[in-house]
Amino acid sequence: MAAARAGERRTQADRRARTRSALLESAARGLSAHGYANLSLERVAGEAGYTRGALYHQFANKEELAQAVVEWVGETWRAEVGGPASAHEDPVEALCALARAHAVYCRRDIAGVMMTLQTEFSGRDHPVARALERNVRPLITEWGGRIAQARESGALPPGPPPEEMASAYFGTLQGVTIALAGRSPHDVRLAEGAVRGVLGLPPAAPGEPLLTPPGRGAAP
Amino acid sequence: MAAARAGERRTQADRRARTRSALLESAARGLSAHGYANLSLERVAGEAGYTRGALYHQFANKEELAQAVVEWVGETWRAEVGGPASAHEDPVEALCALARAHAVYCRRDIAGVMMTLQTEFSGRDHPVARALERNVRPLITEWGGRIAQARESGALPPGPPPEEMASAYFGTLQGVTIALAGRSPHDVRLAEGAVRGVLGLPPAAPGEPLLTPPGRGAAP
DNA sequence: AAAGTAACATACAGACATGTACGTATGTGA
DNA sequence: TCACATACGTACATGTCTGTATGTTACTTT
Repeated sequence: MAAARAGERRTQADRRARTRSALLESAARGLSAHGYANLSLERVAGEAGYTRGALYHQFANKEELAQAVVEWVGETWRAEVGGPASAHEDPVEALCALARAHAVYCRRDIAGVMMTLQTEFSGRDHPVARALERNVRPLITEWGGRIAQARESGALPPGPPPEEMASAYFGTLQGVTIALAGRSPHDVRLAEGAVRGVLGLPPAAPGEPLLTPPGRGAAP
Repeated sequence: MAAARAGERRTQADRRARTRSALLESAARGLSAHGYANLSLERVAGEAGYTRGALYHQFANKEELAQAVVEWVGETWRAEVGGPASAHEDPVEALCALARAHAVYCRRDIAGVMMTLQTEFSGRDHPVARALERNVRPLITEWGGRIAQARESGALPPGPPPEEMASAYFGTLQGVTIALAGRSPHDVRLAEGAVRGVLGLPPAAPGEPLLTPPGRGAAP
């Protein structure tokens, strides 16, 4: 919210990095709340404590800013959700751990970025749409593969093609977590329940662990 | 797409009604695809075969057009999805029937309207946001009530407050159906699976009926 | 410490969309 | 058939946003 404190003498690179991340975070909040078209760069810069001049010094244009936000959110998601979940060997346990970690991840206000942009750019030919595709497509193939793997072992019942099922899986996950908006202690359990449902699994036993054992819950 | 055929002599009221519904349908498609902010009234009118003059003769402004679309979509949804599902006496069967009917309803391209507008206007004070609230709020209370009812009878396990659970239910439902984008034969089964999951129910038996018995599948 | 460069602010031009005023055509009632 | 109302098209005024050009402040280098 506040700009750089006056009086502290810092290096240029540090200065640049700080304002860049402040602008990115502000833009992420803005995109999550208002979408791309309604995103005013003046408000983005203002809420970060700068003006549009600073923004245009760091990013070539609005498109590039949005792409940078997508990449940034994608990286934090992979670090906090995708990576830890992938570490599970058992594919079913990995899919459930992913859902739980995603629910925790969505407790922040950045959560809506991907969903908002996806609905806004679905079916359009736009650089931001391609940035989304680059970040989402690998997930569909990776987790579609784990779904196929789980089916072969009999851990999952048969169903639609694995990639279609993966799409449904992520859609469901986004749907629950956005509806709950990260409020509550219930978000984790409900997210896991929903994805177990699409996958065709029975409800989890009530006494199961709530947080993914190998990964950390949420590291800022 | 095409405007009124020349040569046919029709009444004024008929003429008005036809262009109004053409504009509404075009606006619904536009909202579903591009959202509110990106919706160009010139394109809306153009795709309906008219100009902005006709649009402004029927609707006071962009806001009123969007509100009319929300009401229109809400009515068709209640007629094709909400009403038939409510007819089921058993609350659990009603909840599952709702999910199946919603999946069928979402096979049209109008499906994204509510979702798009909800994400675009969430947490904002705007006439369109209030129109959405008027159409969505009653659903939360009605189906929250059925959830509470099902819990009392032991048909549903305990969980978060009924209205929170209803929010999660609808969020999940929107998530799956939008991810599948009506492509399918699987959409119906996956939608039911997802909502059974959030509610804490086991998977449906494989031989169960796929379409809601009392309601019709999809009547235009 | 002074010159030079990077970070940021301010001022301006162009594009685009909404809303309005007004003109034209088509249907309606006496 | 003639006066009138309604449906629709066209032209313009206004505001807002992006993107660029230029000025000012903070840091770095010699």
